[in-house]
Amino acid sequence: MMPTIGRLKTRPDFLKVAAARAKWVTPGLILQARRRPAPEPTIQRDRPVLESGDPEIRIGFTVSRKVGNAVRRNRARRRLRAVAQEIMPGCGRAGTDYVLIGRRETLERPYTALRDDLCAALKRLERDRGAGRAPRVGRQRRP
RNA sequence: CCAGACGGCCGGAUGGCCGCUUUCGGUCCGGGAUUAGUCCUGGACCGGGGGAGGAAAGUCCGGGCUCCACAGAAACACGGUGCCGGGUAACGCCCGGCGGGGGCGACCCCAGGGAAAGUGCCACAGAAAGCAAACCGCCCGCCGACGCCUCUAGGGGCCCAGGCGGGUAAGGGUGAAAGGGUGCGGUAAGAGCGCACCGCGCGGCCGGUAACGGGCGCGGCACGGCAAACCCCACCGGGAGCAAGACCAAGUAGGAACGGUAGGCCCGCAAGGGCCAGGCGGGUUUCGGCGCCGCCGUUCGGGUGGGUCGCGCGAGGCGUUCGGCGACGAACGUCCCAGAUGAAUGGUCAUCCCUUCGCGUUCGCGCGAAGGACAGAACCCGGCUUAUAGGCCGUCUGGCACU
Repeated sequence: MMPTIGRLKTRPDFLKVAAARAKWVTPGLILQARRRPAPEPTIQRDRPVLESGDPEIRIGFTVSRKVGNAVRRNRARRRLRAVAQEIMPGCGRAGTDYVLIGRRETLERPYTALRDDLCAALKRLERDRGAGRAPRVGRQRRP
């Protein structure tokens, strides 16, 4: 079942994702992720929530002033949105909040490379969690 | 053809695939109200339409709109503007003139009211910087060391360093600026002392709506500059801003505590009510008028991730005609043209276009690579300022060549 795509819109949401400390840096973008807890805050503790229970993927975009003026920031956000729209329905994990952070390289990087960056970052974060290790901050060498 | 001046315009094009937002129509699925008919409202899909700029920018002026009860009057304070006439809703904007300056020219530039209302300042240099003075010098008078000449001894004469008194402002020198400039006359030397021209001032005349210009007469020159020093004059300006503001929902709340201060009259058994005084009301005071009510001060607390409206028919765009040198105005016709809110208006690929470079060339061009600016609406208009690759059009000026 294809998960639905939503948007992160408020500052507290972004702060929660950043606090999860699951982050991967690629040349074209930075990806942060956070599993959402079960919608019902009942006593059922850290038991893994089934994907079918909460099928929504939510994505937020952050492009700071460091990237450039308003036109450049708009363009970076739009490229990230296009990449996410193409990749996330297939590769993203349902019930997760993602934040994509634009970099200066987001503007210049070829589209296919940007797509590969997102796939690699998703796989890496998935493997970290799947291996049971604590989510950690990593950096990929530039190809 | 080259160089230049001014004005106007464009701001890559087409297509495929995948999206966003808004609106209209349809289908389907919900929610609410209602006896029902029906109405309100949310979502998905399909189809159609709209979807960034000339500066959207800086937020520097002017307005609309909203709230401050009204935005009233006068004075003061503060701020702004500053040649004249016009345009405009208005402006510090625009147009046309005037004056001054620059350019061979087309044209360009100018913070351009008042310095005989007052105060202040004028560094350095210089004798002297604003009220008349005089450092060097020039000239006149008197005295006159030394020297020279002369004489019969006392003496006389000449020359002159210097001193005293007076005249002068031409020359030197300083400066951004030294009490008009140039020339001729004049004089002991000089000086508007006299004259001519220029400048300046005053008066009236003519032209012009005016700024101002022209010429005439008079005056011998007084009145230096700085107002982007204070200031004076004229005119303009109430304040805050769409996070304005309105409604709905939620909400401990109709905030709390402490201190100070709460007058008089009337109705009423009382609770309470009314009037006057008092206090508060976004520069100050006074007046008019209105609203609110215990008032004032200190401390503490709540809220700041809600929704809808405001929100786009407007000083609106385009076209034609008419008026005007022009800014602009009028009439008629026609069009509806972005409304987001972690913030849409795009992502990607291909082809074409333009520029640069390299290679090839049959000089027509072909192939390859790189690049295509400044920049994103946030309530809306009118301006200004700043940024901007490349390109197009028109008018004009100065050269060169040809006829």
